[in-house]
Amino acid sequence: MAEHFLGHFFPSTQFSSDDWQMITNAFKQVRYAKDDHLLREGATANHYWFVESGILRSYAIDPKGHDLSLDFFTRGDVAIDWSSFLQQKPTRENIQALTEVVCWRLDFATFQQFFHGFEPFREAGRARLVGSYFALKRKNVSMIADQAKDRYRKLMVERPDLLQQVPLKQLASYLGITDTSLSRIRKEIMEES
Amino acid sequence: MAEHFLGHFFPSTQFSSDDWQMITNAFKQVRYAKDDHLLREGATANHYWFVESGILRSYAIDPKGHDLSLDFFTRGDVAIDWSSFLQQKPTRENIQALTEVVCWRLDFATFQQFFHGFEPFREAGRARLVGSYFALKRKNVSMIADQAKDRYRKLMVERPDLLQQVPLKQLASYLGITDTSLSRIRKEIMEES
DNA sequence: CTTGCTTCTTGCCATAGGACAAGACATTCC
DNA sequence: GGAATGTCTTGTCCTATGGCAAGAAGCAAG
Repeated sequence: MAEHFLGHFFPSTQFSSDDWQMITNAFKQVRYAKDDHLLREGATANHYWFVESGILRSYAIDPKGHDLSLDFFTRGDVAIDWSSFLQQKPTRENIQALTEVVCWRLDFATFQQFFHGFEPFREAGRARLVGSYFALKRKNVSMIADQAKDRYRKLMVERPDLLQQVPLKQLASYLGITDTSLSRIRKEIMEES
Repeated sequence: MAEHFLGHFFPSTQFSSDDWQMITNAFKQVRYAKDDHLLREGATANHYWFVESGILRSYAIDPKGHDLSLDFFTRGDVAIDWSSFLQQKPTRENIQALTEVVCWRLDFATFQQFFHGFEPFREAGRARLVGSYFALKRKNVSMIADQAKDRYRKLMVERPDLLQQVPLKQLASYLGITDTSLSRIRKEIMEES
């Protein structure tokens, strides 16, 4: 039991053996091929996914038709649209596999049952949501206070795993710039060293 | 009971009369004068505040020393730093009264007790947090997809209450621009009509 | 009334980053 | 292999917004 992949996500020691069994059994391992969509705009998110391996991306299409990367998910992250999932309303986002991906999936009804039924599950879930909120807030401040080059530098430090595997165009929209500008920024950083 | 101001924040009908009594008694009415601080950078948020009247602002000082407005709170909002409050860690933000303010304050320990003890309280709290998260996400997308003038126009529609009472400089940093640019944008919008 | 202090506007110039188009590679598919 | 497609770079020019400084206009204090 203790070796279950979900042990990375929940403090299994805080559950009774039976409860832990019930929880791990409720998650279903699922695999996706590159470019598969886990969630599409307009649908109501009925699941979330703990990521075991691979890279996922959430994105939206803005009014001018541009593809905007909203977030990336890698091993240990939870791929989720919090608003759509928790409010059970249609999403404006898409979640897509950028590589082959292995996840553990939970549906909303079971999530609710665990959330209200198990205090440690609840605390863990709330902590995840607050963590996402905090990360988003930091990104917001960075968008206002930092120049594009600095934002890219931070990404190099904080998410080096993304740099090699995600197309520049998708990274660029995440940073709030065009792929052209990102290309130039990369060149400048190269020349500095 | 049903007339208590907190009826705006919680579905009182979902609590027993006794529970509702206990909850409303736990909130304490507090008043602040213009420019008072409710929370200062470095402290750990031990309360949150439901706003009955007045305007509050949260802000941070960026590495270059600039004052960045993060959010504004008016009647019906909850003034809170979610990360600091829920994770009980030091905040990077400040919360300040921009006018005279009347709020209802709750401390963390009592919040935790209610959160784990009352399912409707829990759902309401989670919904608030998700709402904040969603608003922040929309702001993020707007920062990337919209020009400054469009962001200001949206603010005019969505938060008209702020326009007259908040100094332009504080609105400008919220929009991610300088007060100079905001002044020009306002002029352009004036001339369009 | 006068002296400040803050807020808002305006002018001039500088610059980060965008738009568009073309080329250089790399990858996949037949 | 060759064609098609997608990714990344680069050049030229353009525009939104910033930086700085000087007025103007409101408000507060002596």
